Order: sequence, then structure tokens, then C-alpha cells
Amino acid sequence: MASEAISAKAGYHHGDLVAALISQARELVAANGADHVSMREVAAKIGVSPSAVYHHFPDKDALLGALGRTIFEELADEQEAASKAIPGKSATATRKRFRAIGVAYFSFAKSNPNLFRLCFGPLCAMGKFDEKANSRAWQLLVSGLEEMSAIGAVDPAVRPNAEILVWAAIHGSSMLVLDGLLPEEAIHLVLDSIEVALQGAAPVTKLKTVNRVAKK
Amino acid sequence: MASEAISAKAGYHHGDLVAALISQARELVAANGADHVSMREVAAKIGVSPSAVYHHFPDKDALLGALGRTIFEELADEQEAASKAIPGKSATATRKRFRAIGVAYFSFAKSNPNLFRLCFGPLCAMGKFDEKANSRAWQLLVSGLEEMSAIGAVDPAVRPNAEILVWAAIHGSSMLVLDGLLPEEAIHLVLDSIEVALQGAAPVTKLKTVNRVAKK
DNA sequence: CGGCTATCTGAACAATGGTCAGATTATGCG
DNA sequence: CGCATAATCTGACCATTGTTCAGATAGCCG
Repeated sequence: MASEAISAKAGYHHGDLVAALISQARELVAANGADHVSMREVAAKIGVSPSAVYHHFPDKDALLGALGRTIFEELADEQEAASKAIPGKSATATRKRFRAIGVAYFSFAKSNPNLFRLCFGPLCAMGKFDEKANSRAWQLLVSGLEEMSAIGAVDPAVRPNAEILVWAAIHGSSMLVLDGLLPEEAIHLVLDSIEVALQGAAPVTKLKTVNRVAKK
Repeated sequence: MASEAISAKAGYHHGDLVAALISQARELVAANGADHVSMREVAAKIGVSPSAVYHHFPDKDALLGALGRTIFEELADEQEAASKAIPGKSATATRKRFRAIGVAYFSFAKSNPNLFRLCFGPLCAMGKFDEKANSRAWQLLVSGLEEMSAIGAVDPAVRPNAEILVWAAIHGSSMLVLDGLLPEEAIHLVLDSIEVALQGAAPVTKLKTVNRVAKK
């Protein structure tokens, strides 16, 4: 997967170096971690001079940054696939689909720890919040929550901040599991807790006795 | 703060090099990020030969790892201080104290991003979960939740997994804010949502209609 | 064909992580 | 006190790294 570098390396001119570089970098980062990857190694494995890289990326951080943005899309791909794998508008289908999105997030982190760390590391500091607010991953989460809302699984009182809570909890548990600070089951416990939290413990009868949801 | 290196560097033998190294590394990491710090610079700023470092730490990762463990304690210190700054057993005091612990976590991350990233990075991968399960930071969170429980602010149904949910949500929101993926207010929204989630939307009347909290 | 531009090479540089033999000092033991 | 032994630090050294730059090579447009 994710290997564009089919262009024949005819000789002096490599067909699509930039894609090959990212693809190769992906492999090395996945294997050795972002810190222990060298431009020279990337170039060498492609069969190109080290300096060639600098005609496509200003420096190392730029290469890893570009890779990171790629990974971000990959993550969204997997979440989307997991979501689409569970069709239907029934309540249970909606619940399962919602959970599947979260599980996909964690699974990706767990099976690609180095890549996951890269794209959430300082090298990929995206412009700012708003740029990413309409990223695919975010939209997926939003629509997932909307569906949950539609089947009455989300207390209106917690709805406004739900996306943030959910993302934070899933991202946090994924990270902490990677760090070995939480056991692997944590992700399921977190997802359980989230569902409870969303519906405010009262499945249907939604009481409005919440004291402070947004202070602002 | 955190500067032990008072021992006179009499000459050939530096009083307490290991402490001085960690302290100096702390400064450089805080300033330039863990990736952009070199052994040589650390050694030079202390006024010692580069090779001297390797008599105290097998390699760079070991130095940064040691520093990371230090930072972890620092974080706990600040949380503990924030907690103790709000005494009293009243319901509002308990609530404020609980929140203060979370805010301290985020504040530390926000004002020491590079250090925060370091001690939650791959270099500090602690042995395993159980080792850290009785760390000060964890104990602080546990006792905070126990107090919350005592004033009836925690639905018994969510109690068992509450620590994990809370830590994950706070850690995740802190991380995502550092990455520029969430706005800074996110931390408050998350803390609000957590309080709501804990008490199951029904402040006093705790209904037991929760479907699945632990699946196991 | 001729030139222009994009692309790649090769050699070079300064800085880095790490090693090792040996110099320097502390420390304990008589 | 004196001396051996261990602890600590230095200096020179090596392979590797990120990065630069003048020039080589090749596609492309007229």
C-alpha cells in the first residue's frame, strides 16, 4: 500500500522522486522511528544521491513534515473504511459505527506507532486549528456524533463540546497506551465511558440539570 | 528552579556532573526541543569535555530518558501544589480542587511544551503500566476522584473506569492543543464535559440505566 | 539542431554521537 | 602519612549526519 514509486528509475532522471522519497521515508520511519532516519539512507535506498533530496525538500523537517501530512490522510482513510464497513441507520448500527471510528483511530496508532507519533509531533504542526477543523477525520467524527444525536444517544447538554471531548479522550488513551502508561484495554474502557458520558447516563429521558457545560 | 549544580566545579573533577548534566539538558531541551539538543552542547555549557558525559550515561537517549523521568516528577509536583492550594472538604472546594489538578496538567504542558513532549515521548517508555500505576500523579488523580465520589459527584456506574477516562481526556486535549489541532479553550470544555460525564448528567439522583460500562 | 530548465551528481564542510587510551584526582587501606 | 586502586575527566579520533554548491546530465521547446 501507499507505494507510488513505480515510475522506472530510467537512470539519471528518476520519474517521480518526491513520491518515492516520501514512500521510502514512510518505510524507514515506520521501522526505526522518526528520529533515527537519515536523509542519506532514504536517498541511498532509492538509489539516488543524497543531495538530490534537497531539490525537492528544503530540509529534513520538510520531508518528514510532508510524510506526516500523508499519514494524517491515511489515518482518515482507515477511519472512513471502518465507518463504511458498518452500514445501516438502526440504533445499534449507528452505535457500532461510531465505536468503529474510535477503534480504527487506536488501531492505527497501535500498529503504526512511529508514524502516528510523527504526524502528531512538532514536525507536523499544522497551520492552525481552523485549517484542520474541516479535515476529513474531523468531519467523520462530527457526522458520527450527529448520527448518534439522531438516535437520541447524545444528551443535548453535552452535544456542543462532544467532538472535542471524544477526540481528546481517544487521542489521549491511544497516546498513553503507546507510552506504556495505560494497558491496552484502556481504549475500550474509554469508548464505553464515552458512550455513557454522551447520553448522560439517562438513555432516553434527558434531564437538563447540568450545571456548567460551557462557561465562556 | 531545578538547578542542583551548585557544587563547585573545582577543576578536573566536577562535584556532581550527573545532576549538572540533567539540569543543563533540561534547559536546552526546553529551549530548542529534544531533537535539537546535542551532547556536545550540554557538555560545553557545563565546561566539561564531551566524552565526560559517557561516563555517566551510556548514550544520548539515556540522558534524555533520565531527564524525562525528572520532568514527570516535576509535573506531579505542580499538580500536587495546585491541589493543596485549595483546601477544604466542601463540595465546591472538592470540585475546584479536582479541576485544579487537571488545569495544572494542561498548564505545565502549555508552558513547557518541549519538556512535556519529551517525557511522554518514546525515550521515556517506562517499564510497563503497573510500575507507573502507583506514581504520584496517578495517586493524585485517584484520590481526587475518591473525593469527588464522596460528595456524590461521580455516578457509581462510571466510577471504575473514571481515572482512565479522565487522564486520557486531559492528556489528549493537552497534546492536541500543543499540536495546534484544538483551540486553547478546549481544555476547559473538556474539563466541563468530564464533570458532566462523571455525574451522569443527574447531579444527585443516580439512575442505574447504564447499559455497558465494562465489557471485559 | 540549440539552448533552457529541471534534475541529479560528487566532492566538500562543519557538527554530531560515540570510542578509547591515557591523564588527573579522589579515596580507602596500610 | 604514603601509596595503590578506583573514579573521573581529557584529547584525539572515527564514522555518520545534514546541508551546500559548482558542475554534469537529460528532457523539452523552439
